[in-house]
Amino acid sequence: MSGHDEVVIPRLAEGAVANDIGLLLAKLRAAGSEFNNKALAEFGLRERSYSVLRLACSGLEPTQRELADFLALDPSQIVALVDDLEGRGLVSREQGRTDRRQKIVLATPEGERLHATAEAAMQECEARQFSTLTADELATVRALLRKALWG
Amino acid sequence: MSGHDEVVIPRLAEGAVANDIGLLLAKLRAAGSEFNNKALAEFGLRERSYSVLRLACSGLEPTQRELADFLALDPSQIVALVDDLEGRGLVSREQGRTDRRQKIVLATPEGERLHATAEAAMQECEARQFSTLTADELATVRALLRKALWG
DNA sequence: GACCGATCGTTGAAAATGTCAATGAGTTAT
DNA sequence: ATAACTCATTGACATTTTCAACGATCGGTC
Repeated sequence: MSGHDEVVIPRLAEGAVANDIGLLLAKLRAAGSEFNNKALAEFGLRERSYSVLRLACSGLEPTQRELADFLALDPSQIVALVDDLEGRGLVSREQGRTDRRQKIVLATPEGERLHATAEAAMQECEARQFSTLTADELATVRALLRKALWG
Repeated sequence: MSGHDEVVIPRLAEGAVANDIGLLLAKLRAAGSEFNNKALAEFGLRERSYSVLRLACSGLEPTQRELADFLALDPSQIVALVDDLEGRGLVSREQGRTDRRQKIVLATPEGERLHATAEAAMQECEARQFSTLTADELATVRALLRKALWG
């Protein structure tokens, strides 16, 4: 609980290095992860389990394979994440509609409830992390990142 | 060397999830890392050792502590990275000017040479990763990410 | 000038993550 | 039917992250 949220501009940020988009992404992500995980700890979640829960709540009925691809994780990691959430009664595995090999991850009512409150906390985190941007700028970033990913 | 670079838009990208900036950053970063590391392998570098080498070449005379803070890595990881680069004659540790505890990481002439060629490869990676963006859009992203980080 | 707390680089160990191969069940194509 | 393939799962293995401790050095205080 330190009083000031001083934003320190490091000396090294002045070099050409700070134009590497990869580096900017990594830094932004590292900073965001820390705050997100801190905020999610209150709910017994981490960034990843939150993402899985979020997708389970989305109505998109994701299979584990889709989760793995979308979150850029190994399928075995999805197993562990879903195991945990399922063990806590937040999601359930349902057999795939057309393909009985795949398992659809669905949120339970309790999972939906937890997600709703966690989502609010996450939005606050995001707002705080990007507090130096205007609403328009934030929307622009969002749109451009999406375009970079999916055209 | 597969023929087509098909950009697949996953089904899950349609949900509200895809508006989470944290998630977009993570995906973009994961995709970028993979390509960057692949390109850097040719030089015996990885993203991190490249960043260290790059900062050692910047003229900013970074100390190891500054590298750790700037790259969001534990100081002990910097030790390992610098050990490796130093062992290959690409950088050297110099005693801090005013504080004899700190060590400044400087590139050797050979380090500068390697960095120059690696930098070209990295720029190509970046261009490829953001090929769906116009030059203006890319500049905008760069500027906004910097603003988000340092105001 | 000698202490005291703090910082820097370094080491090493523990925990968390990432990566990969193998497997059983189920699918699709031939 | 058979063969090749995909899905979720397991377990082994490597890499990365995280942390605590240490000697050397610094800055401030008596």
